[in-house]
Amino acid sequence: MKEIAQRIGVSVSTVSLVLNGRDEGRVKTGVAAEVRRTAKELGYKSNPLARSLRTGKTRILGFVSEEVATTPYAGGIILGAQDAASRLGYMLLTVNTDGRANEDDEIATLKRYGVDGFMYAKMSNRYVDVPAALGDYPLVLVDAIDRAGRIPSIEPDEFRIAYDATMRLVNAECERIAYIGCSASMVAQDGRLAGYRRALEDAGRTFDESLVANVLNNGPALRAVEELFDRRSPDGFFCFNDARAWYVYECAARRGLEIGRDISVVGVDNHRIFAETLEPQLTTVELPHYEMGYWAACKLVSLIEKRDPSGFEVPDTTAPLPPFDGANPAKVHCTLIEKESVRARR
Amino acid sequence: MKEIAQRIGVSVSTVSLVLNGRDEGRVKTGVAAEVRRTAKELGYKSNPLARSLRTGKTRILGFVSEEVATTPYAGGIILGAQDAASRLGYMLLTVNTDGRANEDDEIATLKRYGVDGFMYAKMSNRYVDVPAALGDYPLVLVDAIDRAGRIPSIEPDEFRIAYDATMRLVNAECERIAYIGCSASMVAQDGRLAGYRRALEDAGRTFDESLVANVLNNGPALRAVEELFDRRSPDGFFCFNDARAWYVYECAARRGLEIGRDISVVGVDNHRIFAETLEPQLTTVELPHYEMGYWAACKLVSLIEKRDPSGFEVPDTTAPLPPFDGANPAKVHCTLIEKESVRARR
DNA sequence: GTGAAAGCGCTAACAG
DNA sequence: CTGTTAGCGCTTTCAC
Repeated sequence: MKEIAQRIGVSVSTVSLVLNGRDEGRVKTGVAAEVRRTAKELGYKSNPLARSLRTGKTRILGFVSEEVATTPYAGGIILGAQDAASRLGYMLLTVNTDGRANEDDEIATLKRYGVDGFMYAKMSNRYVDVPAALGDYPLVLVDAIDRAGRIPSIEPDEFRIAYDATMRLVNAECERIAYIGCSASMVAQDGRLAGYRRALEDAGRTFDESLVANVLNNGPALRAVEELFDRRSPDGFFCFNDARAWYVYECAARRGLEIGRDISVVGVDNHRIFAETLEPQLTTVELPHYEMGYWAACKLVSLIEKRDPSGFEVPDTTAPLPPFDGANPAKVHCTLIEKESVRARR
Repeated sequence: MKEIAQRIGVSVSTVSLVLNGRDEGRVKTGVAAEVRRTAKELGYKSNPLARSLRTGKTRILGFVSEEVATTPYAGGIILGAQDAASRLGYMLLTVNTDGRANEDDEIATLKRYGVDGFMYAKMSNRYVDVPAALGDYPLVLVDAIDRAGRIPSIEPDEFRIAYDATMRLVNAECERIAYIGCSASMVAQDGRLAGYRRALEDAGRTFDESLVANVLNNGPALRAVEELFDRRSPDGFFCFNDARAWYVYECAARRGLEIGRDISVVGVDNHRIFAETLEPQLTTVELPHYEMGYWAACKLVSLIEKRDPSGFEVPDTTAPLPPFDGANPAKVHCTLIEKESVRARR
């Protein structure tokens, strides 16, 4: 800045004004133009550190999450958050906490680096008590809801995931539509069971408990699905995730049933790789990790800058970004990706 | 700092000296102790921004990678790098680049934030041309090797992965050990095929091309494995990854063969979830993503501080961290995790 | 041993 | 409209 100022014989303050777009009606347009020109000429890049030191704002967002790596989900969320941050001129500083132990430490570190606000993501266990350390900062929760319901948060629309998937099977004229759920207690499980049930009712059918198998994994899961096959011979399956869809594929193979013809399967695509591996490929509902991350970062910036986020640039994603209308939690409506595991739609 | 100084009637310079551990023989030990005490009392935390502005060092490491989220691998690497950075008093600033487009932009942004060095990770396509923009910074490559061979880098020991897995099958007295590889050209594929071959030779067997099936995914992959079953009836399988192991499980199910008794299977665990889903659980070699990230961050810090990294604290990981002895690329020797898919070791 | 002073690059209040 | 000045929190000579 000093150099620019010297070159064209103005003061650094003027340069600062111009380069920050605060020159409207304060700096002669001629001078302003010249400043901008020389800035570009010299390849001037502002030093965010120095600026932050002065302004107290760093344009850095803290992203706190546990087990960033151990779940396949996290990556997508971070990616989305990063993209949004980048477009809005922010950076993302990510820390991961192993359970409770170092959480407060990590948050303290982020604070020392001067982050302007926090995103707090807990993978899958969704009702959280927000750490007190975050209380006095702008904050958005991702795939988590605080018990008090006061903090902006975003989550997948679990109900509609199941509703759409089940309706897809109804439309494929499946007679006995099973739900392969999760026997661990989770928000996702509850929402999806409800969506499954409602879709059946809307289709004029009655919910039948004996078509539901809530399972975990490995042998016991496989046997439970086997048992469901034998007992009820379902011809349609909505699966809690792709891992559970695999049990259906396995049972079908053993019975000589052809998927996409004899039985139809829709799953939620948690792990990606399954959809690529299974034959025939699995019709899935994509979980909106990227979208949640993107939304959360936008929301957080709007909080920090006290600015209306509805004007923010929106990415081109499979699931539409939910509106920033204050509804809390915001729910992302996910997209169903057609593959060959379901009979052609009527 | 000002406050501390005032409280005990010294100058900020003295406080700075003490708090940075540069007081040896320069500040009276009594004063030093008092400074430290009041610092703790006041809960003083240094402001990294201000320090960086002065020193030109930020203690921030830039982590550049493409498609951070689209592969399941990235998370582990970042986690490892983050842990190491955290222990060494650094932060990680992560950016992801979509192919070539914004790579230079993202790197420029990191530079503006004053990162002290870079880690550059490319998932799976491993021979890279390092972006010129990184040329003048401390740099470490992760799971990638530069063509010139001059930049420190780390990768899994692909050869030994395959060697150990194959040897495990030899020890289980498998007669016809097949390799289900990857038909796309990759460093990993070459290394593993070589390791498989060598293990067989060391066991006094001859490599037999007709026991190798290089496949991609879905139907074609499944049919290729079917064909291998029918043609050669292998009783041992080393699989390029867990997705490919699934084709073996599928074929076995269709033939009524029991895994862990009639046939034995070892796979590389790329996607984690498979090992949890398959029954019986898959014996895997874990890819050392965490370890690679950890090693790379340590190496980078040692470069930045021109300091010997061998004293760095080492994490408790399944695979041992390779030495910092200058061998390039460093190779991580991975660990085989026993599950039920292989007959008990003799 | 310790303190005064300069300065990292930038912004903001105020004076002109 | 523009320049002067002060200062963000810290480190680092250099003089005492």
